[in-house]
Amino acid sequence: MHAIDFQNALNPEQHAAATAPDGPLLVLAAAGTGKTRTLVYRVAFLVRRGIDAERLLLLTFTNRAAREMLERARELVGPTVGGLWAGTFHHMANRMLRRHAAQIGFRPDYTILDRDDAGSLVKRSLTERKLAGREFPKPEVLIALFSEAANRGEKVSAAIERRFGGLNGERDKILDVYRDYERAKREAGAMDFDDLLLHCLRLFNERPDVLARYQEQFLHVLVDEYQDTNLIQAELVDRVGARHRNVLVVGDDFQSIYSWRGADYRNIMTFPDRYRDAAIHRLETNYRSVPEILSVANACIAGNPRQYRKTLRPTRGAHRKPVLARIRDGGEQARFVADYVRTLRRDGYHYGDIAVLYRAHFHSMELQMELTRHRVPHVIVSGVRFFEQAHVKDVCSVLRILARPRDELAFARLLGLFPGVGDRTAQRAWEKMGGAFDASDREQRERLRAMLPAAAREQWKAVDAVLAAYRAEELHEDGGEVMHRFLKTFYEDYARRTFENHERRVEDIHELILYTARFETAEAFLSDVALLTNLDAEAENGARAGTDALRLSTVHQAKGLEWPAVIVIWATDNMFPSARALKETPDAEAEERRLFYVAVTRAKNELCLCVPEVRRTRDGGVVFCPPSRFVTEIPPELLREVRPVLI
DNA sequence: GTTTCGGTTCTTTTT
DNA sequence: GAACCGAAAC
Repeated sequence: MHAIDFQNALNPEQHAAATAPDGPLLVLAAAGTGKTRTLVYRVAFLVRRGIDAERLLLLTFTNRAAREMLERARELVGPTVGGLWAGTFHHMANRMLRRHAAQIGFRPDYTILDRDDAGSLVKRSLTERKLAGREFPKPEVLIALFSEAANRGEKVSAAIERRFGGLNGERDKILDVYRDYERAKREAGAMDFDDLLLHCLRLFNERPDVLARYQEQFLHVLVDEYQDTNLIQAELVDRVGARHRNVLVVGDDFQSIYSWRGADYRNIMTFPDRYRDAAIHRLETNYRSVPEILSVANACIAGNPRQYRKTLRPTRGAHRKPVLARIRDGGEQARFVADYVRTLRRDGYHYGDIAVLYRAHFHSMELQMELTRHRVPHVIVSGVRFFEQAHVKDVCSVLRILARPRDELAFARLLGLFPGVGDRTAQRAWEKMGGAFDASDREQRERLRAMLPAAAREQWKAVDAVLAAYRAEELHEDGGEVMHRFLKTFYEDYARRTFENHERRVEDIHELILYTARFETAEAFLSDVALLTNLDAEAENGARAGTDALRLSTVHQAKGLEWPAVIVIWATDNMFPSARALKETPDAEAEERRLFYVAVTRAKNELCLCVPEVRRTRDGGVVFCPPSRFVTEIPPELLREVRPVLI
């Protein structure tokens, strides 16, 4: 076991935080100051002090962050860190709940509903109550509303009040739908994302013995991106850490950009009040960006109220000022970006060194077309997540119904693939099956087949064989094989008939099958599948790592990443800040500004802000766009203004 | 009564 | 590209 040289590997700020004595710790880590490094070294420090890795709980905001930290910790300390509990809050909750489900009235194989699933349950209620369409809020809006209430720990009725205010007639109807939704979940033995956290907290409250066990186990709790935790998550941390009180939270209130999903940056602001003896460490030495970029970053965040004072201190040498490009419209912006990328490449940058960031996915449409025209290699970090695509969910539904006979959503999805079968038929079949479908029961499969329209009955044969094999050949340890057979006997043809781009979709499914290999059983895969967001991140490490491509991404998805050159497009009011977001809450402007700050601080050497003057609408009209308030707030002398002349 | 199909419209952010 | 709506087809 080699020694780790903490002194030399860390600067004094980082060193102090990583090797701090026990007790609560608040680490305020500004952008690019080595936050992850500090956290990883903290883990190494604790393990080296002889603490068993299993007694550390490391909570991160994304799967990506968890993976990255584990990898880096393993490099540093060796395989002993393998036993570390590391993951998102939802993962932790899921892991505990699978173990203790029975103690709070769930079966251990409960289903996790993703957004789509939750939406279809709500939609069902709306249809039954004849509330669909009309003036009534759409399923997604209602789901968001319920979720908001859950994450803020408020009553749904209060959330309705806050969001819809006066609509008193609708209030009761929305509450009815909410109750339907809750009942549907209970009957299906399912949880949505928020339930994972809520039930975990409930488990802690109702079963002090269970809580005590985890409190004892986790000698240290470390939380990354603490500014993005919501009320429930903060409470989970407080509860689990209550015994040993070695709670270390790392965060940057400047980078709190998830309040729309219940994140409450007051958690980080009030941490010293809740932990009176907390030691506060500040990381302000920035290793990422040139001083000119940091000046812009410091200037643009200065306008925000109520924040910890932090100033990014540069370590790098002077370079050149960021560019402010004044452009006529979106088309010209696209041509300018293509042009600017060419310039950067002449300066020695590769495509992979450059990212184009924007507020919302649709802001990049024109640019995508332009880049494709000019054959500029680019990768879009898409809004559509891998596991939410129709074909992926279709294939997963077979596995779901096999492993979980009571999974009605999976049942309905699978049946819906057959000709002449829609919602209605599926629902009736489910009722006839008596609320559970045991695919290993030959007779039940026969009864189901008999119920289908003639055309469907013919195609069902192929699937019937797959269903039968699951039990007969003990495929529960090989979910990939089940999906593979389903693909070969049925879904490949189905995809060819249904999707224009069926080749790509079938490729996706092959990738999915490969992915299942890392799970011991089909059940283990299913237990995690709803919590996985995209395989893209995985694929990137492998397949795409070799290709040199420009990266297009939303600012949210760029969080925690960095590039030598960053181009921000549509830096205009209405677009960034998003007019829509500003309408929602009075605090939205501050959050949009933080988002802008996140965008700016992704850049290492080159930063370019694009400000088009007009936006062309679909009907050929022209809308004038004032420059983003976040751009006009920056002292002009910090920027190099250009008005590109493009042919 | 259901399903399917074709046309239309809109697109913030995500565990 | 997907979600919605209305109309045609089964």
